[in-house]
Amino acid sequence: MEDQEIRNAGLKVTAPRVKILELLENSDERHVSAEDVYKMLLAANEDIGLATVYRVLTQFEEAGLVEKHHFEDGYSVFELNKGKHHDHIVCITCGRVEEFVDETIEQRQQKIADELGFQISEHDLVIYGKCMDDNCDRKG
Amino acid sequence: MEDQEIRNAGLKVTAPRVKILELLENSDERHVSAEDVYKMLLAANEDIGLATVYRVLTQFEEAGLVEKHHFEDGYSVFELNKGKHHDHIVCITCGRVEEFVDETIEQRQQKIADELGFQISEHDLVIYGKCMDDNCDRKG
DNA sequence: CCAATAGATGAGAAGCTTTTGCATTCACTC
DNA sequence: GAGTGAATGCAAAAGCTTCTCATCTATTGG
Ligand SMILES: [Mn+2]
Ligand SMILES: [Mn+2]
Ligand SMILES: [Zn+2]
Ligand SMILES: [Zn+2]
Repeated sequence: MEDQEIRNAGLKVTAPRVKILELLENSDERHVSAEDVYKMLLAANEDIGLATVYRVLTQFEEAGLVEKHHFEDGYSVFELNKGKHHDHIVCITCGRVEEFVDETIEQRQQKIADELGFQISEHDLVIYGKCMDDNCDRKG
Repeated sequence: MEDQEIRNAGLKVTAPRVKILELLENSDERHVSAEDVYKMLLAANEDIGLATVYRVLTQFEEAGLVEKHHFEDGYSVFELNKGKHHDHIVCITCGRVEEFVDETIEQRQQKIADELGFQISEHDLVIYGKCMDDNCDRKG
């Protein structure tokens, strides 16, 4: 299970790491902040410090288990790396996050980078807008 | 000159605001951080506090004189609003920033938002890569 | 199974960018 | 020119993230 993924990442199999990975795998929310993770751990009566949450998430990111994004809000959000690249659209009212992939956009970016003489290492595309979810206005 | 732009923004014409606006208009670097602006002011022997720089840039942004971006680095960068939307490609080695516009990408984003039921308010697309500038490796 | 050790952890301090509180100063109106 | 609400500088504080350090633990190999 999680143990092997952690070991493969060159990390010791410790309770915090296992719990955090489990949590990411089972959470309803794919996109969570370090604080979110910390609070979920508290709610689950796990005695894990916030510093450890940050450390572990960073290590997971370095190991490619997790991806980190900046949805302009002043903090980072993490999600399990599911192998295939995607971009995000975020509701400015309720915070809902949807994912999408658009091959045309990907190709165009490559073209632009070529023309400007850049070798792409990564990119961030986030669309912000208001969603039509039924309880959009009711959420935080 | 600048005075009128400031007045039109509903702000009093004060030395800090005029200096900052001049600086943004004359700087070689289009994309500058608050700290950059502050240092430039210091270099020009202007006695303006960093808090004021932040306040003024924020007011300029609210007035539409300036745009604020987050090139993932932990701080914000500002640029004079030149009216037409564009996206950015940033060199991860030397920090050079190039601008581009791609109608196809813009349209595709609209399509995606439509399909997912979002009304776009804005978007951020930043491509990161290594540039082929002659002194790319020599810069900070 | 145990001892040795490199690595991991929690708590709090510290770091960085950005914001805020407040006393003082200033721009604009009459 | 006086009056007033806005603007400023400084220092303090906030908010997120990282670091320090003393303590603890997973792993290894004897
Ligand atoms: Mn995602
Ligand atoms: Mn720009
Ligand atoms: Zn919504
Ligand atoms: Zn470069």
